[in-house]
Amino acid sequence: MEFTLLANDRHSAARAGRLTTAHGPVDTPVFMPVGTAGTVKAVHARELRDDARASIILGNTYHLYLRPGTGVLQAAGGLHRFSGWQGPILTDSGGFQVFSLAGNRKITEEGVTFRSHVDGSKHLFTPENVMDTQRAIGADIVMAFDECPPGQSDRAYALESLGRTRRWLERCARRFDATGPLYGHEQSLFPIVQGCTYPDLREMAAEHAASLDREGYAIGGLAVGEPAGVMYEMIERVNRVLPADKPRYLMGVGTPENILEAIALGVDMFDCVMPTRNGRNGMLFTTEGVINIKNKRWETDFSPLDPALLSFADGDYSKAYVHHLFKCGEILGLQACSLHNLSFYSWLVREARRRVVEGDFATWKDQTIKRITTRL
RNA sequence: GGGCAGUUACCAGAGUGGACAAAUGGGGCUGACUGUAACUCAGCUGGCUACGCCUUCGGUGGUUCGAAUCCAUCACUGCCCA
Repeated sequence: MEFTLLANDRHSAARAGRLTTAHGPVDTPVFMPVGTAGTVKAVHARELRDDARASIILGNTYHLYLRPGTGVLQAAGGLHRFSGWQGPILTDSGGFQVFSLAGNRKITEEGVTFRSHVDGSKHLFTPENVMDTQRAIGADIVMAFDECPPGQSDRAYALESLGRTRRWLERCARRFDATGPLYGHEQSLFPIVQGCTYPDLREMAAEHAASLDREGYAIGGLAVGEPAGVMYEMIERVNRVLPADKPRYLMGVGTPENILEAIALGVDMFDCVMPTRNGRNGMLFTTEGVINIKNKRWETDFSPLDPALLSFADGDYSKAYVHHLFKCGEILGLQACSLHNLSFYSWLVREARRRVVEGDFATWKDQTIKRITTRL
């Protein structure tokens, strides 16, 4: 996997780059739609590619391990062939899921035992078996197995957790390097920088991750309840330490505003459930502002969802029509809003990239945030 | 013409003397959602000069300290018999 930097913004740490994977190129900054269980909910692979213009999507080790299981995935020839999505895929390690499942889990040095949300059965995730599972899934980018501690963790716990994440990372790297891809295409392992909201712990974690010399790095454990300003500070601290010539991935973030601010701080990759989940719940991000399509005021607004965007959902469907679909509980409403929001997120990062290249990113960013965060 | 049952908030439908502005569903309105156990969750849904007050349970008139609940009567609806 290669990462090429094409432009750096003069007034911020923003940059434009290109990541080349075995399944195709990814222009950065990039937003990666989340396809937890091997599908971006309510969106066809073809729509993802042609309408949402997604260049890479996420899968989740935790969910795919439980269903369909590595046996089926291996028999299918990996997740790409199984799902029909032929572009790049990144899989989350399941670290976040294991820790977001309240109770039912026990952390030891070896790994984490937990109960399946599907049937209550007991399982153990270790850095080693999580690497093996991600080999079986066959993602282009696989994530290290980390501990994602609660946002308000005290310093003592944050430090203890960070030590464990560090040792797990080293075990992930050893296992990953000792094994090879199962389907003939190259895979890359990204470490995850934790450290809660303690700047020195964040820096320490970033230094350790950087020392492993991998092909890209992730920042995890943010947007978990801390103020946005604190999150930005952590990102800035970490990005000062991470190597400039490798992609930086901010995990699970976030709102359109979060993404633009993080791009300004030098982040290249994002993922978030927000466009799809909020879309299914009727919240639309548009180039003019945020709308709740369920609100009565859209009942007779026959203008397109967002004429400035490119997917068929943006131009072919009116607000009134999608409002109607939601009122009736029609599946198409969920599809239209999911696709529309992905189209918006895709536009957002593509436009950011273009502005970095053209040199007016900073002013564009501030104007855009103001406009797109307006509540319509 | 006779008999029986019924009339409760936007709809359906509980409640059959005080704890009732009235259960529960649905609908409606408004929020929330950040590495997806999420087509989910939360609040509101008679009015107001709101930790209290005012007007409601088909209409009217009674009984009672007190009525959506009991009585009388009128109106309307449904089913059955002519």
